[in-house]
Amino acid sequence: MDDGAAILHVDMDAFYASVEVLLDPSLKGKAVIVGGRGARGVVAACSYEARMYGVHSAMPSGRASRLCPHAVFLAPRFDQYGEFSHRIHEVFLRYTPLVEGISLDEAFLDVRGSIRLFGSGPTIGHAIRTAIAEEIGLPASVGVATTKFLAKLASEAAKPSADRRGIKPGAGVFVVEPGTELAFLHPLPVRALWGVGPATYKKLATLGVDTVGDLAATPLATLVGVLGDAIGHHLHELSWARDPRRVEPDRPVKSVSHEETYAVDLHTIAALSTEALRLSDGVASRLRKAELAGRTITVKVRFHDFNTITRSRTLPEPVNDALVIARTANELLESIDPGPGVRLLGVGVSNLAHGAASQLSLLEEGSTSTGAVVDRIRGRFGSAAVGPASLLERRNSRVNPAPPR
DNA sequence: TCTGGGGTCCTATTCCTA
DNA sequence: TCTGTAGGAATAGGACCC
Repeated sequence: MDDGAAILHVDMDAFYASVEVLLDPSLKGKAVIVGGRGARGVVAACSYEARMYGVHSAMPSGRASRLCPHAVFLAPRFDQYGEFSHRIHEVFLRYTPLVEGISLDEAFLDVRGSIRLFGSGPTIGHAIRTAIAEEIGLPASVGVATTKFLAKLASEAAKPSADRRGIKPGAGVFVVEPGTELAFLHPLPVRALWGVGPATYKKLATLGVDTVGDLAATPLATLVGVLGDAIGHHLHELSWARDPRRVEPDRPVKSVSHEETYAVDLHTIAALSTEALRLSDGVASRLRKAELAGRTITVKVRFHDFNTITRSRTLPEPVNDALVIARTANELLESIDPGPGVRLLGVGVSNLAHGAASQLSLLEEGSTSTGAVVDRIRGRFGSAAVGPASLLERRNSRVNPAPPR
């Protein structure tokens, strides 16, 4: 059965910035940069007007404001973006139940089963793009192909572009027709492939590989020798447009973490300990909201010189209580020396299981504040209503502070 | 010009147990 | 009991993605 190109990749254009413009139309046509403002902040998203000046996401905010001094800087409002993301998702579901969300602003759709009802893959791609624009008011680009990674590359090809000379509108929908995959793929730079970052690119460059075509012409054994078994095979397959990955609608969450970069380095165990409790509290309440609990607690420490270490411990039972997570985190932190300065601290929980956590450790501690009670109080009186006592009276100077309510 | 935050996956090593 | 080994789980780090 040949369904033609029927895997879609939908990617919102400059998503966070576009939402901000939609919520405040006076921003339309302006250079809008969404991201952390402080000395250690970075750009999370920016409008095409800002991209004309060379600004792009992940760029340090300081550099962005030097490149584009007149830009409007905004703190991210993830709750808003999440709501729009949800509405966009509902549009997708009108066309197929096979929707795999990748992030707030992009998703894969398998529409092979919807062709009789709605028309070909490209037809559905156009319909979805139009629906998002007309019903929600946001711009999106759509790639249509026979495999996920080609659809992803196609949506990239459909996007607008911006440089000093101005903004060039994109095609909106780009289709890689069956039979034309290699002609589309092989001229592209290898860097465009999913999974080729700075480190892998450097290794490939030593082999003289610059385009996907070069990669395809490189013997598999050579690739495996340089990149390892998994990545070598994977990239070789992709270079020949072979990608067996299916669109998976319900991918389970594997870990939940919370980390923060501080505007000023932390130098004492006491400071780390207080922060670990706060981060653990955030992770714990998210776990409970998702009805998850996990056995492995990981702390992440980034020192002033950017050297980063992790330390983890696996508990006998899954937990989702802030005090238990924090206690474990603090035990892990005992072995590290914050003297030289810690710029980032993170707490994560993995090895997740669904359902209620064991309350054993809590009861053993004789604690009276269970997570469920904390959640109920917060549900009624707000998130600041209750929390660990040692966090009271404490306002940290963070790089990306939460926006005011 | 210094590098966010939230994730996933892969690899190497170590440790424990059969 | 000693030794070797095979395999799984835990641990740490790194690369990559948006």
